[in-house]
Amino acid sequence: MSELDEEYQLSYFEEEGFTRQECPSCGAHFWSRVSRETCGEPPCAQYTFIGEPAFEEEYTLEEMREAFLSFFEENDHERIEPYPVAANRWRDDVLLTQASIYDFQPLVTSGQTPPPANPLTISQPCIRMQDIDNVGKTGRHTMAFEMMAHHAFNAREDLDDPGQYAYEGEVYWKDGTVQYCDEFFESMGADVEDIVYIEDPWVGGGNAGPAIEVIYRGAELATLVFMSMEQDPDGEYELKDGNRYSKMDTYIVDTGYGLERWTWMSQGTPTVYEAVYPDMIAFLKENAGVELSDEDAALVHEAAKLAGNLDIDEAEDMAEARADIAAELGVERAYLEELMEPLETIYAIADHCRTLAYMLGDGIVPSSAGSGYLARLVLRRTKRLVDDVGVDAPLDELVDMQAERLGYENRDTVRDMVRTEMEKYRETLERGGRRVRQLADDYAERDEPIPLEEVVELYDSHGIQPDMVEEIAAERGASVTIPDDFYGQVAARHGGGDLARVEDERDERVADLPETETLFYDDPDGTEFEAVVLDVIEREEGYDVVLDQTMFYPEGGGQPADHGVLWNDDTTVDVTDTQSEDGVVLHRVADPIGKGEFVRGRIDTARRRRLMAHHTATHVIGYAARQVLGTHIRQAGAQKGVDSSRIDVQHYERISREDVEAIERVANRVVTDNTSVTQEWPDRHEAEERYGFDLYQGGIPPGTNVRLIHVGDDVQACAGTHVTRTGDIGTIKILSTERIQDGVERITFAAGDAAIEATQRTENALSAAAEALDVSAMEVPDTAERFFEEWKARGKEIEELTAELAEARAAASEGTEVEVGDVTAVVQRLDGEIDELRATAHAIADDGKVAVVGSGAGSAQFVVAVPDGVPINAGEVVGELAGRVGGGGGGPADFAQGGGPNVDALDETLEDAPDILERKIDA
RNA sequence: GGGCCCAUAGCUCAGUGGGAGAGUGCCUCCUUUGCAAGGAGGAUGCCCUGGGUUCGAAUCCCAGUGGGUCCA
Repeated sequence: MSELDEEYQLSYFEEEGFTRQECPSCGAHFWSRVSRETCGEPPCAQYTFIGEPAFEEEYTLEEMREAFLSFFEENDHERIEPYPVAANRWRDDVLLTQASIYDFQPLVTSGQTPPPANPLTISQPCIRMQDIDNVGKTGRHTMAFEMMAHHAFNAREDLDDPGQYAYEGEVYWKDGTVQYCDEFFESMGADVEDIVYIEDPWVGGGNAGPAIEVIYRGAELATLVFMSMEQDPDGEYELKDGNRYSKMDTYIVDTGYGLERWTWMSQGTPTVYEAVYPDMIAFLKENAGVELSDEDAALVHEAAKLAGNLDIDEAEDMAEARADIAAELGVERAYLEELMEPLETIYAIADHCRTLAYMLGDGIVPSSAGSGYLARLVLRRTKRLVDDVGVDAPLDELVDMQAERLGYENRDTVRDMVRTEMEKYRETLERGGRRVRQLADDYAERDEPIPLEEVVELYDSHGIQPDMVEEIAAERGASVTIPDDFYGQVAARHGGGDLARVEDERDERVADLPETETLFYDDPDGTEFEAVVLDVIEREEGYDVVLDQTMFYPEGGGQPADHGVLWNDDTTVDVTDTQSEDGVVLHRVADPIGKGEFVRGRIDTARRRRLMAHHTATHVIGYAARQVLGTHIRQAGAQKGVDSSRIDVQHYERISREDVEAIERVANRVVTDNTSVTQEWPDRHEAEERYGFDLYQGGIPPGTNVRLIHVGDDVQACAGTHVTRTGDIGTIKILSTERIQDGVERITFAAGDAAIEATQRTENALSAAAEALDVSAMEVPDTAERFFEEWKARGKEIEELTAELAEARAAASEGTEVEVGDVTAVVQRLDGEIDELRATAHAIADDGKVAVVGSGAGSAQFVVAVPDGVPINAGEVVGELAGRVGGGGGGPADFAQGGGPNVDALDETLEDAPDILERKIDA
């Protein structure tokens, strides 16, 4: 008996006549109104609704969603609008929304923030990438789905301080939850005797609790989770993950009803896909020319009932499971596969397009990092599927079909992003193809197999799928073996991820101090204030002064700390940094100031004013970029400064010069409009409802209320300090844009005085360039271009002249001719550039003579050239010559160069050259 | 957020410290001609930028810029 068994002894079960039974097949415990052979869930049982809809009526996706939400509305739940699928818009620990409860983590579930309503109901779009391999094959898995849910947030009533959590008391718990579930089934006209509640305790993300899987006609239609425990080494419960857990003060009803499954159940189509997006399936089938005879269609229909067993996680061997199905139907496995595969691909395409519509529609920009990478992954996978099955419609149109159905308004941007991505992918494939062909040819020629190392490199660094390598290798007659654990080997190459966790030491002295009252919000222009010194903490360098209240803004939200001074009758100290620790503001100074005394403080207003201008300007630039580039523009990071600031935004292509100018125009229009910049502290859910999650451009603040900054039409949650009117910014100038990673552009800009200074710097540089060229500033580009062209032409000319001169010199025989063995050698000093020496040596060698040319220009340098057929190694000669001037040298046997720093020894060395040549003649 | 790869002729790319190359395209001529093609010759280059090591850097090291790719 697991420790949680008693948790399932519900009075509702008892009243309704449920009995607890054990599945002889899988051993699970379940509750049912009637006595059953098995738990009813595949693989213990089959689907029994295919071709036999199991509710009273058939529902479309939209109708089913509405039926669910209105049922719970009628039962005192408030309907909540769904959140984006990009979960990183309101929390930073996950990328995608995978369940409705994600909407309320971590602040609501921990009790810090109240839920938007209690109890509530929602239908939340979700994306689960981990199911990607199952999509299409099992008939029931989708990557994108809507999780319909009802949630209730409860807090224990026997707490000493019930007010410590943002909600109090119990709304409903396990009995209420199961009863609602039962009643919703009834409202659908389901046969309640067929409902099975399987005990399946849930553990995840540091929380745990009893949970129930709800099975009907072979399909899991809902999960009821009772989140009530947290991980605790001293906890009284030991759960299936081996960790110990204890009860929490809060306990939360977390349910999930798969909208797609419910719709499917109501229609009884062979697969969930046909129930959810029949139009798109029909379109894809026709486009790809997939048509089935009645006989084959019937076969597929039968296979669908059995396909519940196909789950790549569970069915150990995909092929084996397939074979089982084929055997049961009395056909060849190959025949069934040939029949199923195009259909499975089409199902996957429809699902993937819906996934992409959600992701891109919710503003995820494809990139090489973060959720953008996931979008790219899905996009490329979908493209491969589309090509495999022979659908010839452009992918952006397919995604748009889903985006239209889902009601997105930014469809043009979505299509744009898909097209841009497809173009990039096409280039990657082309580049990759060339690379693999070349590699395959190399190895084919050497008659060696392509080593795995190369294949891993191709995948890891160039994005080339191993099957593409196999294909091309076969074409080119090269052999290659891809091991089954290929991706494991790639992972191994990346090494183990050792997370070096930084222990943040809690400062005991700060922990005991009260939060500092901040004056800068109410009085953003304030500069001086009085305060009491609560504590002075000695640090390794200097001291941290803690006051009861302060005008100093501590570093945070990308805004640097205020500087300034603190003083009293005895002493004045400079504040060089300001930080906040748990709401306690620390003023860093070099010398201590009396604890318990009054002090006066004054911030460095010039610095603060510049920071405020830059902070407000950051909001304005973000707003302007959104106007110019599209609604998907979202801040990916920002840093304010005194002389310039930067904002990183998500965008799918480089920002052009024209875009920069347009953004500057829009931004400066906001400045000249001189509208007031206002703040408010509304309830966070109210704020989210009114303005959406685009509020959280700069991160997600905690708390029941959030501080909003309005700049013209722009609204953001922000804790920084701002100017009071946009005109106070003065002016905004974009200094540069750069791509910090694929899909993220950094805009660096300056505001106010800093903008003027930055412009002056640029103009100074330009005017210096103009002066050097002796032309006006406007003529600099043309002149520079002309000079550059002329400079190149002259280089070429000089090269030619050098060669000519060298030939002439060689002909004039300016050097000393000596006989070495039976050849003539020319030893010559010529103080010129290395190019000239080389040309001369070549000219002499072309005459059939050995050349030893030395230069004393700068350092001592030698070039030795030996004509064909003369048994002297030029490299060795140069080595010896260069050694005598304190350096080294070398090169091929017929032509070598070298040198050293000792110019004084040059002449002497050249005099010895004939002897050296003599010695170097090979016997 | 982290890792890896790449930057040389218009294009695609060789080039492991010492004379900057190939294929293709381009120009001229020849042959042939219905077209395609064939032959000979020629021009192509801040070898991404800056710094360092070295007598000497396209090549090695560092930084930057631009691009690609994989993973969480």
